[in-house]
Amino acid sequence: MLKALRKHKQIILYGISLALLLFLLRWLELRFLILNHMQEIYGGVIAVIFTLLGIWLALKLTKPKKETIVVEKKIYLQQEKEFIQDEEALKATNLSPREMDVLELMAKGMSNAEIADNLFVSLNTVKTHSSKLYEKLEVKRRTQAVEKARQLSLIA
Amino acid sequence: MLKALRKHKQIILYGISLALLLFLLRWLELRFLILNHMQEIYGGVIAVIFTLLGIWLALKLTKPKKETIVVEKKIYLQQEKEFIQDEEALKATNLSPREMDVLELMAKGMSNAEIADNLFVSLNTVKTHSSKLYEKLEVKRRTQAVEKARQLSLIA
DNA sequence: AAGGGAATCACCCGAAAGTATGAGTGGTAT
DNA sequence: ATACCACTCATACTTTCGGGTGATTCCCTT
Repeated sequence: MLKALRKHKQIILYGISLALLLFLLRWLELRFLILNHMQEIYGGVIAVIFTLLGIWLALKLTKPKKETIVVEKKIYLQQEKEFIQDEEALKATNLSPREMDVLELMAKGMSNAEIADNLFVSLNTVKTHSSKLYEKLEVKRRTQAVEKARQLSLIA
Repeated sequence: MLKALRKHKQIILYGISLALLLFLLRWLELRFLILNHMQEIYGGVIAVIFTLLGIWLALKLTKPKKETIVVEKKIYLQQEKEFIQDEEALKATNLSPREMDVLELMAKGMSNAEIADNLFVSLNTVKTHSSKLYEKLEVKRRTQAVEKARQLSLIA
């Protein structure tokens, strides 16, 4: 009972206020009945009052309108980075495919002879390639070449 | 002019509808003047109608509440994650401090002579250390040593 | 058709790297 | 004390690397 009463408090209050207002107006009517244009004033006053009441009720009882604004929040997290070869850096170094082959095997710690075997070319060829790639990478030794290639993300 | 008119369209329409309603009610009043309780009915009708009008207005005119929803957007970035030396691996390899020194400089691409200068020891000493560390890492060449050390997280 | 770059290979030479062996010193653990 | 290990250095020798030069073939562009 009480619960329902509380639940419909708004409606009950509304009813009461309505009754009171009517009573008030009735009283006012009695006092100013002499006036000719009472009807219009009466109607206008009621209209204004109840319009305001309606607005107030609407604002009170309706759920606020929601407008969702999606804001993207960046979360920086480090990825288990699978190696991504830096294509741009590769172009910049101007290394030929064959030179890259040699460089990769070099990075695995292979000797020139081993690289030669692996690529099915002569030892001299490997030497030529390695010399060229040292120039292009602007280094003097294979260890430096590997180090630099790693920095440039040319190799893993 | 037109702009202002359009801007206040709601208000103008409201005014017109109010006037029309009053007119209608006035007409009704004339027709049912005979009835005793006309005033109450009249007031009630106006109250209800204008309450509804108020509610409608309120709903129409209220601006929606803005609600920001933060959406997390993942951004993967390959970060130079700070190197953590694997202490255990180091112990396992049984590398002496001096050998580690040599290994580190080796990884930077330095020649034995440069390493010797850097550590203030003779070239022969560097050779000795490097030979020893090759044994301990079970490799044959410096490039392999660097590669293996990197795998074991001994060096960055 | 000519030029240029990439890939292949060869030869030579010197430098660097790596192997083998030995040896002296200083600190530490048994 | 003495045995062990890390560190140091040396000499001698072998292997690998890297530079320099030149040549040939193939392919692509002009």
